[in-house]
Amino acid sequence: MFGEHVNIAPEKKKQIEKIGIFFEKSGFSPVASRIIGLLMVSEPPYRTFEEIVEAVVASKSTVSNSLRLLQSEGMVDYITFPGDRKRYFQISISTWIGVIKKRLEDILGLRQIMKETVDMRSDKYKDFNNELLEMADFYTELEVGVSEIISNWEKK
Amino acid sequence: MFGEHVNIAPEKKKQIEKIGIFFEKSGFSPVASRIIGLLMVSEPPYRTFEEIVEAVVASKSTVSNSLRLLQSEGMVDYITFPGDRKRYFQISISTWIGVIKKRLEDILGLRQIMKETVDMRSDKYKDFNNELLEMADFYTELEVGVSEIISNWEKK
DNA sequence: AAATTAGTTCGGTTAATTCAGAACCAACTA
DNA sequence: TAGTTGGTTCTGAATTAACCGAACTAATTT
Repeated sequence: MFGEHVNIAPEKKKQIEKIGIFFEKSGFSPVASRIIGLLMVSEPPYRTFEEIVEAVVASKSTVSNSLRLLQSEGMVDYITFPGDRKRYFQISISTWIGVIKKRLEDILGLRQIMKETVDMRSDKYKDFNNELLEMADFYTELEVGVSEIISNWEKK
Repeated sequence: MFGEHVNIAPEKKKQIEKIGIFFEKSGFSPVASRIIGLLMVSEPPYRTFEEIVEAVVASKSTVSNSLRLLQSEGMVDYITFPGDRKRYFQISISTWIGVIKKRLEDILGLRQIMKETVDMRSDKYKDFNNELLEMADFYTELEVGVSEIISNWEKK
């Protein structure tokens, strides 16, 4: 087959960069972040390896490694079509909620750490201990609230 | 005055590293993260610049820059004592909730980006658009729930 | 006024991350 | 079976981030 060309509208290119910056801030590499962006704005919402290489302007190796990472994190997966060897990569909405969950859990992990820390401290500086405990309580409330929201959502 | 020595119990040192790793994962540098750890386990819960330098085993410049960063983020502040030129740095529990708030808001910022993205898309791939919208809705619910929890907490 | 203390600021070094190129492999095609 | 396609893996180069040392400043002490 001959090489089709991906043509992305300028405002979509901008959006890819915007989405990219968001995900860079949350720890993904620039190229991985742009891939997420591309797959979000893309019509159709799935793209071949080649198309991704072209659209994000990176080398095959970088795209390959980035896709591997994104798949392992559950952000991206791929579909195939009969009689077509290519993989069509797409963002994986179904597992996305798990990604959010993990990120929230990471934040909330501080609760446990704080409790441990207070246990280690003497009662010499009670005010500070109480402040730490209060913060831990706040985290507990957050955790309860958030997991309620998530489980409600999952019932749908 | 002559140099007192900070002596930190081994299990507290371990806890400093543990807290450190947590904050590294959320984007702070290793030294900045360890400073947070130190100030959490420390008795008293405030430390001088010198003590911090010694305890985290880093150079004055690194500690100075890290403290500046931590103060600008609202994680750390300092108190002073009359007749004492030193600053006593401590973690700033009162502004901590603002820090959490900001981090959650950062996560939830994706909601807006997703809505924009859907607006950009044609109605050619409705399933995908709907999935994006559903995710945005989930983010909305999270946002509502979380801000409720925070405002309840702030009433205390 | 000289010395000390409590930090800050400025360059340079080192380490880690990100990426590209080339060689490679496995599946399919002529 | 030789060539092409759709990727992967490895090595090294370039970029970026983290850190240190030294020189500096401003306040205090001698």
